Amino acid sequence: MTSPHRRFKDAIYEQFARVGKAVSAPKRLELLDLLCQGPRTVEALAEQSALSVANTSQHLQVLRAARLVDAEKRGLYVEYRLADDEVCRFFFALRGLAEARLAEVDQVARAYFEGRGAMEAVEGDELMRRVKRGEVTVLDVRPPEEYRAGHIPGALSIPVGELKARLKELPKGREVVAYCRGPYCVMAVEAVELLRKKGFKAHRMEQGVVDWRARGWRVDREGAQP
Amino acid sequence: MTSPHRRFKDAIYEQFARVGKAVSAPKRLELLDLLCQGPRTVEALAEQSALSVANTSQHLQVLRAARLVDAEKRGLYVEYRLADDEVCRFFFALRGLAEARLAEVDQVARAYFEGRGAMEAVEGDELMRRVKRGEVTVLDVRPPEEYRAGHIPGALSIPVGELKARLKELPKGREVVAYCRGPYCVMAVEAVELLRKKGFKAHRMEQGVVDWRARGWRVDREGAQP
DNA sequence: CAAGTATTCAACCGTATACTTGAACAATCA
DNA sequence: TGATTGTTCAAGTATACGGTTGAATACTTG
Repeated sequence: MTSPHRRFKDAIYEQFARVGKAVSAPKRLELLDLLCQGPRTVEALAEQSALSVANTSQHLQVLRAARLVDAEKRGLYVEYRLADDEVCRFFFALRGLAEARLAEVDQVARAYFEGRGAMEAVEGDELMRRVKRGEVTVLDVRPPEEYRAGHIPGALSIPVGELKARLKELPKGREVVAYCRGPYCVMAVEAVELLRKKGFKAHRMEQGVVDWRARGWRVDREGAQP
Repeated sequence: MTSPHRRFKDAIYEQFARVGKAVSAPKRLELLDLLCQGPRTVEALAEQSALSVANTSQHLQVLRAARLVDAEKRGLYVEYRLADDEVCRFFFALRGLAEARLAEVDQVARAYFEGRGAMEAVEGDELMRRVKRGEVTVLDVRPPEEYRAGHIPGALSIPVGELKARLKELPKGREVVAYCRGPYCVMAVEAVELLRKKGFKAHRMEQGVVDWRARGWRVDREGAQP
């Protein structure tokens, strides 16, 4: 005994909820965050999100059912990517809303970052100024593929895993600012911890390449590594 | 055997997912949509969303747990409102993403609107021009409280339920453009159906007051009804 | 103070969802 | 062709969620 009006509304909001459902699981949000950085294979996503491959595949299909991501077969791998830049902006809006309204986000972040020695984040424009003046070494600690796909101009690429062995590549006595994928990526944290232990003056930059680009600043592709 | 990094990430994305979970149920989205219009009591929300009061209360508490809405006791009633304008913008972003990427939204809307006689929606700025030229009568068919809280300048207030009895208030022979709460509110559809049956030249405007204001256009409060 | 009203709480049921495991299905490479 | 690798499918389980119903809690009003 439902009116056509009611049926219409129910149908419409049910459609809207498809997007909502897609972003209602923590792991799917993590996958979306990774995909905001760039296209990835299922395997890569599984590893970076600490999920089983099968589970990752399932989550990706939920995201695909909501049309938030697209899949394309590339040789032996299936590459997933955001269906649209709008999706990334939507994810950022959700993240921003959570940061602004949920005190718990701040608490969790604070507990983690403070636990590892006052790593106050360097503001992006502050860093920019210092980079331009040549005052600091900017260090990109992400995997080299990601560096190649786009990095902050002038940044040096040393994956966090290789950092210990490649410390000599860093100009001694110069302040280092490390960045990775974004505010909740922990590779830069690890890097800074190591660098400080080794006697470097090191800071972490919150912004990743995506945030950097979102501010309208220049991003370099490929090479240019001294 | 999970690393602190992993625990941190899990904790962070779990927080983000609180917002996602809040918008993963169709009925909660409908409640959010209503609250974007303005504050409402539990009872009013229950009626307008065709939910039981108890169920509405539960959904509202989920929204409140995600800090998307606030509640305030006002006399005998509890009034719920959006916690922040940012929440409304977020809802609009979600809606826009669904409209843009889910073909089904368009299908559902088309099926409903076409079923009731080609009610092509009038574009907001087109209407604006015609209103300013005095070519059309703008009709606000929402409940009078909502009209009082904010309406399109020059609009006449006749709730859809009273329209049949108050047809004589409308200038005869003049085109009527009806609006209500937004693109998926059906009161204006009902009104246009009735008006056409009675021989009026009538159209529906998709935009509600919130969309109108979002475009930066003027909104009137209180009175001014002839 | 008692009666009435608005809202929330608590218990319950059916369904949906996240994750695991093991097998099936491509596409590549030897 | 057969072996290997990457991805998806299918079945099973524990948990979470939406919705219902009926009682409990707060507040106003007579």
